Amino acid sequence: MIASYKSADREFKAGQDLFSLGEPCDSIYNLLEGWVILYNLLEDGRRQILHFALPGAVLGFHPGGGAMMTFGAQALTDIVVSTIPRKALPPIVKQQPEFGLRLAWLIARDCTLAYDRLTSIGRHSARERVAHLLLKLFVRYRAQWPGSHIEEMHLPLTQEDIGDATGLTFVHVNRVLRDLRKDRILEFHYRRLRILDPDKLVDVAGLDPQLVMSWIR
Amino acid sequence: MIASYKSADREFKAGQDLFSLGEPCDSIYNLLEGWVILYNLLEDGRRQILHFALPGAVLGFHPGGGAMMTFGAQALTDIVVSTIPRKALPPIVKQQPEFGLRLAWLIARDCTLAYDRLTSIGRHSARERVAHLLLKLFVRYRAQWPGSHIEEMHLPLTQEDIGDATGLTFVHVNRVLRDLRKDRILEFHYRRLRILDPDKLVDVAGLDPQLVMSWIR
DNA sequence: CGTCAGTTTGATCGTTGTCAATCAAAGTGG
DNA sequence: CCACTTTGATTGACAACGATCAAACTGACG
Repeated sequence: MIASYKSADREFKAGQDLFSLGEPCDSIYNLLEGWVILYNLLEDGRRQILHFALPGAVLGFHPGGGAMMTFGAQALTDIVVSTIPRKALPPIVKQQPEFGLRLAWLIARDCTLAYDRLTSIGRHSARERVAHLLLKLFVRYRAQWPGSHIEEMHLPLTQEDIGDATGLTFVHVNRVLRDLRKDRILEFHYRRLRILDPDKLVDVAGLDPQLVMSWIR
Repeated sequence: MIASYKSADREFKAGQDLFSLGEPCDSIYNLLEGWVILYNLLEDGRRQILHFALPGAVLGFHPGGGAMMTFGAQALTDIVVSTIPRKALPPIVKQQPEFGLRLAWLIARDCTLAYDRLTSIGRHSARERVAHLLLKLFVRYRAQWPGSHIEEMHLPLTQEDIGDATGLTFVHVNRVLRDLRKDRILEFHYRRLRILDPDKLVDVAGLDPQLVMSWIR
């Protein structure tokens, strides 16, 4: 487990940045507790959320040695991370060769998630995008407590966050959420998400029910 | 170098799939020559291009051990790849620990590119998206021949491909290309891209000129 | 010469963005 | 405990960007 290599634990308050655009970033982080977003800011203030990181994620590895980060990372909740200095990686890998492969695998998983979102934003309607995002977050969250059958969760997001993740405005996100509520598919009020009709949600999200079932195991 | 671990070279003709959605994919590929796209297909036939892979890229590593691929890979030109069986990875890594780290780094680079495209598709106008895509492809292509100063290249894409990569319809891509031509920024006709005004292009793409310069080195 | 893939243009429609106003909830300091 | 502020949610009117539909055109290739 990557956790066993931790050199120093650190805590961040909700809203704090782990690193920002243009910073060098000499450490990588292993998220132990809480939610983190990776995001990009445009000059005019608009924002694109790139990734929602949950416990177990590795953050800050991305760019090549010593280069600047091309995106920022912000704690969405209070979080706990363990840090590994970039320089410590080669010795760790030398001692524990599987570490490198595991790291590659974790990043590949993030990459696959990014490809998913790309498809969602590029080719789906607003309704599909919002449904897809919420469903995926719900499934990933629930995967942390295997066997649980709760269809309700605390999602530490505003409607603006959902918009920034799906490439929509918060105004339109609000309309989409109203419609999904009207259709009795899900409710999202004040950071509480409740799935009313999982099957319909999977359908609206444009996902294969069998595929979704395979994630839940 | 990853190339030194190749076990067997293989060639594909333009249009052939290296692997498709839902296949197991027991090998990873190192692209030696040519262009490859990673793409996703929707039920209704629409397509999202996720990534353009150039020589040096690693393909097919993405999903976890033995799982199905969630996207396909298609040769855009005739290509040459070297294949490495998935099972060969642990022994390779044991013998050459840096290999794992280098693999992780390559995938992290793909991930960063995906994040770029996410921002582009999620928050930019059609004009910006097309400009961004063409500029990035041009820069990545030229990075293969350092020192070159040609502002023209063979881009093996149709306008439909550009649309599928940027989340637009080919009709609208056509209109955007017409405008870019009218503004004497670039020309793209029958798979030939010519940059007329690099500075304006960087501007339209919404990128930092200094950042772009740093890529060219 | 005919066919086919890809490009080009026009007309029209609709989804989503923009602008603006109101409302609800939560926090703050007197 | 109550003004006051702030952040986030909600709704309506309107505009615009890009999609859709349809048709013609071009170049490549047999």
